[in-house]
Amino acid sequence: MTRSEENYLKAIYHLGDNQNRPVATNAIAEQMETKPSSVTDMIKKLSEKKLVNYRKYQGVTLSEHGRHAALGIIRKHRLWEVFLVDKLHFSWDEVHEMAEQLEHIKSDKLIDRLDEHLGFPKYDPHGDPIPSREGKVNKTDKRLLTEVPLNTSGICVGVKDSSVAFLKFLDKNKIALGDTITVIDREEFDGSLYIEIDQIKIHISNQIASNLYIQVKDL
Amino acid sequence: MTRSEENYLKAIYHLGDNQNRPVATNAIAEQMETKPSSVTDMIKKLSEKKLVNYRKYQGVTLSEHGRHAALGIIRKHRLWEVFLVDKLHFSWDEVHEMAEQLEHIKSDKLIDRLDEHLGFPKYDPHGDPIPSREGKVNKTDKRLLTEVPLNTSGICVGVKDSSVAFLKFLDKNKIALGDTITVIDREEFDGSLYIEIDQIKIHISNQIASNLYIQVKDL
DNA sequence: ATAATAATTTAGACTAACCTAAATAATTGT
DNA sequence: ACAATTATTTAGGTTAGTCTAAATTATTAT
Repeated sequence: MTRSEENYLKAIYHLGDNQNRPVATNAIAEQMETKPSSVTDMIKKLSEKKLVNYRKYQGVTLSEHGRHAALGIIRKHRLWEVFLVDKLHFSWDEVHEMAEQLEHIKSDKLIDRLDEHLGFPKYDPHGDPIPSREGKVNKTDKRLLTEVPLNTSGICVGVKDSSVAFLKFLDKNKIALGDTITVIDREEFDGSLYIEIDQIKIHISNQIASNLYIQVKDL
Repeated sequence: MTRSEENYLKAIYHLGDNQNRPVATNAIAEQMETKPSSVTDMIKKLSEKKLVNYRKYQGVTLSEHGRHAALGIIRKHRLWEVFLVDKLHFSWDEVHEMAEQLEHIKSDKLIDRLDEHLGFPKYDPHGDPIPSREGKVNKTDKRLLTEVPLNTSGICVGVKDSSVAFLKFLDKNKIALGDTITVIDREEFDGSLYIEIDQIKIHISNQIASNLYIQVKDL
């Protein structure tokens, strides 16, 4: 499989919302920063290889085979991200580009050894689950702080807005990846939140809260 | 720079014997498992980019710029090899293919962090020197046991014949990568050698000795 | 229901990296 | 020295992945 084919499969997987909903040509084109006509070409190729199901004008879905392939790439991407953060001490917001390249390295043995070396992690640094070698993905409950009921707690696993300004704000307020956050109360007036981090209560605006992801613990 | 361009530069560097001797089109074609006409095409392209010096029918040499680029790739290749052997516990004879892929990952920051993570190694698992970020390469004295004067000692860094049979033989005789080997005496009759490994003297045939590389310590 | 708009596909073209076959230059043997 | 051989280059073609422009199908709004 070529690098480009792998990238298309990955895009289709993500756009299908990790489900298998049909994905539009234009959506793929936008995600991949390419033109719709190029997408059509590639879809035809993937369809001939039985990696996707395709009917003209109806969008695409991944075949079982294609889904498995997509999960393989995602597994590699996320394991490499763990490596970059845990072993090479990059921060979570600078690893994506590197992982985009590393995910295409072809060697099952390498990825298995890497998995072992990292201690078989279940989640990547952004809180997204790492698919198993067999293509199983843990469900995860990663949600914006604003979307969660009162008294919910979870681990801070990501940001929606990854601008430097926002990341600096978090730093200043001692909010970091991996912190356990509990939502104490919500201010009706402006939607701001009272939250607790490491036994310290702070008050954050709705704007901030709506850009912070926590992963709610699995039941 | 494309992956293919990088591979050509690397091939030219190696074929120029790490010196800057002109390299023949056919030699490159053989090394890269491609046709001479394809090589000519690529050489023209590299020449336009000022990465090589080229005059028709006269072979190519690397320009200063091209040499620097080639050393960059080799640096990455060898650092990844160290990673695979030291951290993921691969053996020295199974890392080459993976490193061939990893060497094309584009990120200076990544390679610097990797270097640091590995403790700034000076040699790869085969005893070849790792070029510095600035493109300096340590000279190294990697030689076959049969080519070395009596009483020379060095570290076992590689094999010429990497067949399974030979590797098994080494295992059985407790000869491993990293061992310090001293050549004690040479049998005139059959060219066999008496050598010392970890204070133990053993006797090996010329056939064995002529497939074992040691790296003589730099003066 | 149908005209206007949006999404998708088709047609034809381009580039990088390869190929084969033919032409040309360099080298070698006598 | 020059014929034969070998090395190299040129000419023209192929494939993967992209593009633009035009044609076609689907959706939306009145």
